[in-house]
Amino acid sequence: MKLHNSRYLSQSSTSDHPSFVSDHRPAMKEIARGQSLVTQLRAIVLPALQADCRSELVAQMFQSILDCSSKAITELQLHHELDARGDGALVDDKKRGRGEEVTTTHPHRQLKRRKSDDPDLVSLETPVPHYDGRQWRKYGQKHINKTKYPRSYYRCTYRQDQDCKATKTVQQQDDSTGTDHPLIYTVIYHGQHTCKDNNGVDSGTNDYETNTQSSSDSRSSKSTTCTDPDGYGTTLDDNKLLDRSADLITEKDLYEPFDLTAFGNFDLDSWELDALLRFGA
DNA sequence: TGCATTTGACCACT
DNA sequence: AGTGGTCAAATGCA
Repeated sequence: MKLHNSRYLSQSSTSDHPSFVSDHRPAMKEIARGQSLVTQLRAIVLPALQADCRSELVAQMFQSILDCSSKAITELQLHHELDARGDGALVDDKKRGRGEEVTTTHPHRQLKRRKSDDPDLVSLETPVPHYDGRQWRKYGQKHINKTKYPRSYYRCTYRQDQDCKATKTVQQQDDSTGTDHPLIYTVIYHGQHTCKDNNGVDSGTNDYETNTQSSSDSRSSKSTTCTDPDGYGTTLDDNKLLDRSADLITEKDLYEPFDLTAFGNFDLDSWELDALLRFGA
């Protein structure tokens, strides 16, 4: 899974940006690549440790690794932005000022094209686009120009209830055929989750429970979305998808939630590491 | 019947 | 004018 942020994306995709005092992108790219590998490894290891007393510890270790790399990226990003600041900031402000005053003839409609410099934009590439532990509802699908597969649009299930503005788009990459290589999806998150789950707990801290529940209910009122190999979004309740994936991973394995933010920060003490090693990995 | 998804249309942005 | 994001009616499913 490759993590990016909006500025990183926009800068890497355009050539008109002024040169940087120092370019942290290679380092960020490598860290992101490490995150991708760890996430994929976690998707393999954790299901195998189900009902094992070590599973929680292993999950926390994985999360600690991901937290470390996320912080590293954040730090690099901070320096990156400071270096790039100057006329770029002025341009951003101008754009922002223009973008704010969106007037529409239909007051109920809020059709506003996203800007590439959205500060809350996070992009990642992952074979498991639905493993973010959040609850999403699909609200659209569109074929994007020069892409083989359609892009699916999701918004937070709690958008209406709690006015959560988080959205995401999922698109299968053109070169991921699914025959020799795992399907790779580009997932782009927009906005921050401001919602809490039904228990009144921040959903980001209780994703494991909520997601497990939604995947077991045949038709729960809230569901976590995933994307099938054809790029058409379905829900975790979709048994057809389960059938198609059954030869690779078991149902429970496939839908085990892996939210990067699902576990709180966890500082591994040495005894815990020793215990894990003693148990044998 | 209620909820989630699908899909064509609308509209902002480039 | 083309593209992409969102809306909302239609549709499907349990």
